[in-house]
Amino acid sequence: MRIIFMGTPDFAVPALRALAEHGHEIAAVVTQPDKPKGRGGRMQFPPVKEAALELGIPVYQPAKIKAPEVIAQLRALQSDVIVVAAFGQILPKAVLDLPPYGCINLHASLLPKYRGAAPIQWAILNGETETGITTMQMDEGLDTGDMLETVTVPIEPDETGGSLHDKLAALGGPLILSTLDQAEAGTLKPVKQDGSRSCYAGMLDKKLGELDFTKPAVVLERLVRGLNPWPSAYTNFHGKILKIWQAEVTDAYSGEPGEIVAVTKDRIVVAAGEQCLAIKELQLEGKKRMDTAAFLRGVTVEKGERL
RNA sequence: CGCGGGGUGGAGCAGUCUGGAAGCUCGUCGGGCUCAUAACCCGAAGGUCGUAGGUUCAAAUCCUUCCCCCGCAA
Repeated sequence: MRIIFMGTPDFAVPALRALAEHGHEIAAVVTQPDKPKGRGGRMQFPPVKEAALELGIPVYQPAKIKAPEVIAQLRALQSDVIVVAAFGQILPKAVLDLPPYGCINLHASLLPKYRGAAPIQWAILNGETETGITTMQMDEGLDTGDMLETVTVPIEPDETGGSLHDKLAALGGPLILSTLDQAEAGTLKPVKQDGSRSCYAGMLDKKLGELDFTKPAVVLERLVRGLNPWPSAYTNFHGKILKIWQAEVTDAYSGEPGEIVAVTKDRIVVAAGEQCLAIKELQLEGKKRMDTAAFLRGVTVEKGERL
């Protein structure tokens, strides 16, 4: 099919590559404008743009997809379908109605749960045991369109936001190919979303990662996993930000929330609202990420200190 | 030129302000103790102190160049 692909971050790249490799004609890639990123604030291309350039596909980066001239450009491209994966802008009806096959979105959750911006991480934060990816026929709502196909993935006990993201992204390619094939063959069976079972997965922000030790250790541990590698769970230590990269729940000690109740060779154990959180891998502001054993070689941590 | 921290034996750090013999906690190797051990004791190896230049009798330490890593902000 002749496709316009809309997407921005890493998550969308495997889908784009899959489409390109399987003989679909990608008329254009639409992605978010370049933004200053990283130290020094240098401009950086969105991952999808990088991939598109590599594949020799024309790239459009409209600030507003709903601008009339942008819509005119899209119309002129005469695509059969628009494939959307984590694009980052809401498509207006004028765009949704443009191609014969409409707009098909690849979303990283088992809809109707976790509509919105950060479905992968929220599934972990909420302690789900499984999640997945869904293709859907887009409508004017936010991830409310009819579901087309689904792939389910278990969430492992040590799953991180990063590992789950990579798994789901990798599955995106095959799924979108399958959905397009079926769309062409007319064998899709759209399923309406049960709105009563829906929930939203809002954008992640840094504040979300601040560990509140009055909460149960189980919740904190999920936060550590779900927000790894970004934006990461953190607390404070000696006035500096201390990121927690890996931790586990333990019952072996007790104390006031936030109190360090034990320091072993390779663990710093902190009391939480329920149970304790044993820190296994961490990173002090300005320093590299390291396991707790290495950290303890250079820094003295006393039992009884607070985080 | 967005703000800031840092590059010291294999790991993590101290020492830098107030130049003057390379240190700490581990790890490694050898030996000892022990029923045994991630415990303890004794001993050893291992470092161009990121790079290049400058100041000095003398530079990890002061000045300048460049490279690299990281936190914040965006």
